[in-house]
Amino acid sequence: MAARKTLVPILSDVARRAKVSSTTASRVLNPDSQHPVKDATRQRVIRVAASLGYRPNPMARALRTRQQPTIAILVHDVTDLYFAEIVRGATIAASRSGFLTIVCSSSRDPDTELQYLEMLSRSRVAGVIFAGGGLEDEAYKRAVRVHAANIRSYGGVLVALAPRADRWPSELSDNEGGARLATEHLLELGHREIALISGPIKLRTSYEREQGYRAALTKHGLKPQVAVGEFTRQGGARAMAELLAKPGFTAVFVANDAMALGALSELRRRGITVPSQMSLVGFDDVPGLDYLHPALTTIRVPMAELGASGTARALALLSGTDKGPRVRMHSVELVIRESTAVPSQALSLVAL
Amino acid sequence: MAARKTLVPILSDVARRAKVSSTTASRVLNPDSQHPVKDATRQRVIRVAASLGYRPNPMARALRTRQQPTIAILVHDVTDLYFAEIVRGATIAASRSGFLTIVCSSSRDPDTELQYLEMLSRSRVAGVIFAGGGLEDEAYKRAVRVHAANIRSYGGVLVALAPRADRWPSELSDNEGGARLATEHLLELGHREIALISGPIKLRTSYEREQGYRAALTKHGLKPQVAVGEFTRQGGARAMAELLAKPGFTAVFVANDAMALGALSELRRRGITVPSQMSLVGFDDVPGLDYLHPALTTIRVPMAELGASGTARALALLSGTDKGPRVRMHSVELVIRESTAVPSQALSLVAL
DNA sequence: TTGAAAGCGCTAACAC
DNA sequence: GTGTTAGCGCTTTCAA
Repeated sequence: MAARKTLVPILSDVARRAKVSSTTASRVLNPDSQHPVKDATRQRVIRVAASLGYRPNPMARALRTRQQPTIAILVHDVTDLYFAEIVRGATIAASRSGFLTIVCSSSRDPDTELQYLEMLSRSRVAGVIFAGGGLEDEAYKRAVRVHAANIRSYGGVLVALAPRADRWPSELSDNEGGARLATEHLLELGHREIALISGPIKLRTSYEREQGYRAALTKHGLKPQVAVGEFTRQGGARAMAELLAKPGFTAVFVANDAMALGALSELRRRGITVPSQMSLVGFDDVPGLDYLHPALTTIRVPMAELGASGTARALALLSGTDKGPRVRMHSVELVIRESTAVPSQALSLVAL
Repeated sequence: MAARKTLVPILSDVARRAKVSSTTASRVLNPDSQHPVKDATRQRVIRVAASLGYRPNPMARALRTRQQPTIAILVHDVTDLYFAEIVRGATIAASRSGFLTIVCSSSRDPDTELQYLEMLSRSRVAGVIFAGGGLEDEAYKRAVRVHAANIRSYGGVLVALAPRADRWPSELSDNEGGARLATEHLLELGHREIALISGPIKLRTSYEREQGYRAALTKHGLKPQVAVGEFTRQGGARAMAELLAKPGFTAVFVANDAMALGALSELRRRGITVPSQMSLVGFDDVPGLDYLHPALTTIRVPMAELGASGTARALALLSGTDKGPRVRMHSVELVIRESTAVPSQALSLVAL
């Protein structure tokens, strides 16, 4: 009895007891195997495997197939509800297929993101989902391309959930359309002086949302007024303060909800009431906005759906069953709550 | 030239060029190896490895050592800022040591949590961090124990960041002390009728926070009044409504911030102003509370620190360098903001 | 201080 | 349909 130390059954144990070769056992037990096996044999192997409580060793499999059954998701910040929702959607979908999800939060630092990419490609994760938008920066883009090539070289797949210069399979939300929707909502209420609090300048997502805003204003011959936040609460508060230094506007379109929260608190700090003195529209519809006072009008992005689609896409790509367009667009919608109203002429003329 | 298909250098490439055996190369390049190697040899190997851009294959290593360089973190809900912060702290600490972090969010469903544990033990992650508290339920506890034994059997380690019946290495925050702090703050302001919105009944964390509340009240000969939420915003709103059916109290201690947000919105919905008509204290100090109106008084739990300590603990356990006590307590503190004030006698007597 | 040899558990070629 | 053989890239005895 030259027994192995460990008590857990391995493939050869199953094979021996089922009186087949390991190969055949593998062919039966490996869901990816296409190889034909006689039904009687198949049943026998399955029965033995079950009785032994056999479970394949993912590490051995990974070494052989050069790929881990894990999906990684790269986010700018896990504590941003937008990304947290995406992560939730992605992990649920992954675990349904037996994949574990590695979450990498770059804290909005491109170098950290790049380091994570390095780790990920080294550990040969099967798929990498880029949840956050890409930077418009040559050095950054080049570095990402190198890592992407590495990942592809071992059969790994890449999916983007936000606009990136690289033409990857993508599940995107309509940033420009959403921004237009938000701006037009304010326009319809009668606002004419509408400011924008935009995201980080180099980010594609910011650019697209700003485009939507500008397009809507231009159509009505109105002038834009822009301050830049960082897609963070603090950034939103700062940008609001900056805008307020040159008052005159009666509404603000804020390019994400986190910044809208910051903007809201800055307005409150100054005693400017929303929506009677100032209208505010956010973007994303992160959970909890309806618990706010005033509840925030915003553009709903299907975040969890985006995450789940990202995973589904990666898995389809891996199994070679991905059909259809490279870029899939997820539509967004306007959710009107309490932070927008018709402009109060009187108040808007008063110096704020 | 019977070259391998892949271009990436492997250990034997380094060994050959450095004119040593793979064994020696491994001993030099593997940070865990204690084996002595002559300094000249060591330098040579290191130089060759660097020039080749050699990177060890984690999968081969994992197969051999029976362990993956990954830490898993089990949370109740990634979209709860409390857990998101912990995840952030944990992943940053892990990546510093070259570990990737797998995030498993159970959506507060014990069965889902158990399924994740199964997946994790099967893939032999090096460490599992339980961020959420354990359930007081025999079947659940038994199932967890089985998985825990499995994980330990291959050398994996377990760490708890919230109270669990199992006596695992833990990094805990002082739930009972914090609850006492919160309740005493209300007492000092002059409140005498203080209600509690508690978390899920079977959760240890809920129990401990409730104990602190009861202890503080009992010391003053006051009677508790409790409604149960689910540690969620919705649950908090519901519990608040429930309490309001039997008014008379002037302050509420809410056992976590998510529920406090819900409670706050329910109060606002009914036109009850905070803090003039009702004082509110939360627990956790999740980011963003200072942007609320009124900004929430709460108990600060060092969430990111907890996550980082959890990872550090797991890594220390893995390397056998863990010294000191099994349970480490992280202190909490009261953060007074705007949601608490002296009770307005007049208003408290009015039927709400 | 170094190296040879033997796998970790699985799957891919290739033959039959 | 099934089996044989040969590794994936690393670490670990064991012997020198």
